[in-house]
Amino acid sequence: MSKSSSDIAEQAATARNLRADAQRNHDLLVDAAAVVFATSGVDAPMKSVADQAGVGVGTVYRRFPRRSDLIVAVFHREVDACADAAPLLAMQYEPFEALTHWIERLLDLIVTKRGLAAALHSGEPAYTSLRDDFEVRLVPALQGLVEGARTEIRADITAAELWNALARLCAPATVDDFEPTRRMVDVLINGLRVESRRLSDTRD
Amino acid sequence: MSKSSSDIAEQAATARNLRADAQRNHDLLVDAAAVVFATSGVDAPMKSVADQAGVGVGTVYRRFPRRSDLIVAVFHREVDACADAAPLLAMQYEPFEALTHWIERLLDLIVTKRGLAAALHSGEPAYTSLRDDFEVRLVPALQGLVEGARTEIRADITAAELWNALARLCAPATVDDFEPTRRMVDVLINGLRVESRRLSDTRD
DNA sequence: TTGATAAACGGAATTGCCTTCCGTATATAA
DNA sequence: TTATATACGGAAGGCAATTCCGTTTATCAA
Repeated sequence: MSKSSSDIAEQAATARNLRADAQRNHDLLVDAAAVVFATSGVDAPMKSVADQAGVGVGTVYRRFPRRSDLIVAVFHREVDACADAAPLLAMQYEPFEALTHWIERLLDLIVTKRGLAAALHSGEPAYTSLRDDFEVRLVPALQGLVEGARTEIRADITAAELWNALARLCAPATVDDFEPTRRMVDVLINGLRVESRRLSDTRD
Repeated sequence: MSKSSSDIAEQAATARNLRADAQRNHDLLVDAAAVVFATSGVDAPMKSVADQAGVGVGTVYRRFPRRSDLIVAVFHREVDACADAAPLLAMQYEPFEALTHWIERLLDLIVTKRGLAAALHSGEPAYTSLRDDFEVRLVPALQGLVEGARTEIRADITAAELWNALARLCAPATVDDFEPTRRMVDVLINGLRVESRRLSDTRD
C-alpha cells in the first residue's frame, strides 16, 4: 500500500486550504467508509462510518454533505488503485497474463464492493463523476495492457470496446450472485486470443 | 380504461381468500401508489400512499410488507396494460405504424415512471419477478407486432432481439434526461425498415 | 335476522437514521 | 504567545419505517 501517482493528485485536490486535522480526518473517513461500505454496503448508517473513523457525525457531514460524496471519494480511490496496478502487472507478468490478472482485479473492484455496480448504473446525477472516473482512468490503463498483448489478441478489438463490453457485462443481474458475470467475463477473455475460434469455425 | 383480460388474472391471483374490504383496499392501494409513484418517485413515504388511498399505514404494511411488493404490484399492472395495448394498436394502425406506436408507449412506460428503469436494472432480487413480467408479457406482445409488419422490416430481427436492444437502450443514463434514449430508440426504429441502408452501403 | 368469530382496520407508539446546530477545542500565523 | 479562523463532537430535532393492539367489520351459521 505505498504512495502512487494518484495520491499526489488527491493531495492537490483536497489538501488545498484544509487545516492539517481536517485533512487527516478526511483521509480517516475515506478509509473508514471503505471498510464500512465493504461490510455493510453503501447504505450503511453514517454513524457507523463516523465510529469506524473515530470522529463525530458532524465531521462526516462537514466533509461529505451528501452520502454520494463519500461513496464517490471511496471508489475514486479504488479506481485509482486499480488503474495504477496496470503498469505494475505489465512488468510482473507476460502480456496476456497481465491483461487477465488486471481484468480479474477490475472484476473484484466492481463485484466485491456492494452497491458499486448499482451506483454506476443507477443513473443518479450524483454518480456521473464516478462513471467518468472509470472511463478516464481505466480505459487508458486497459489500453496499455491491450497494446502490450497486441500480438496475442484479436486485432479488431480496441481497449474502449473491451471496456464497454466489460461494463455492460457487469451491469448487475442479481446482487448476490455474480458467478454468471464472472463466467461471461472469462468467456470474453478467452475469446480475445488471436488463435481463438471465430463464429465461422466449427462448433464445439 | 375498460377491463381487459389481465384484470381477470389479477382477480384470480389476489381475490382468493381475501375479505371483500381487504380486496377493495388492495386495489385502492395499487391505484394510490401508481399516482404517488408517478408524482414523487418510488421512494415516496408510505404514509403518502396510505393517505392517497384513504387508509391507515397499517393497512399498507399488512398488504405490502415490503416497499418492493407495492412497486411490483403497480408496474405489473402497467406492464399488463402495455401488453394488452399491442393487439389494439395492431387493429387500429398499419402494421409498421402500430409497431412504432407501441414502442413509443413502451418508452413512456419505462421512461415516465420515475424509478422503474432503476428498479429494473438494480439487480435487487426483489425485482426479478418484475423483470420476468416484462419478458413474459412484452416479448409476445412485441412478437405479434413484428410478425404483422414482417414484410416491412428486416428479416434478420427477432422480437426477442428487439426487446433486448430496447431494454439495454433504456438502461438509465441520467435520471432526468431521457432525450438521448428517445433519440436512440428512434434511430433503432428507423433502422428496422427493410429499405434502410445497411452498414455496407455508402455513407451519408 | 342475528350473533359469534375471524379478519382487517387505523393510527399511536417505537425505533432508527439523517441532518443541523452550537459550544468547545485546536491549528495556524502574526 | 495570543488572536482568530477553522474544525470538532455529539446532543437535539425531525422524518419516515415498522410494529402493535384496541376497535371495527365482513362473513357465515343458526
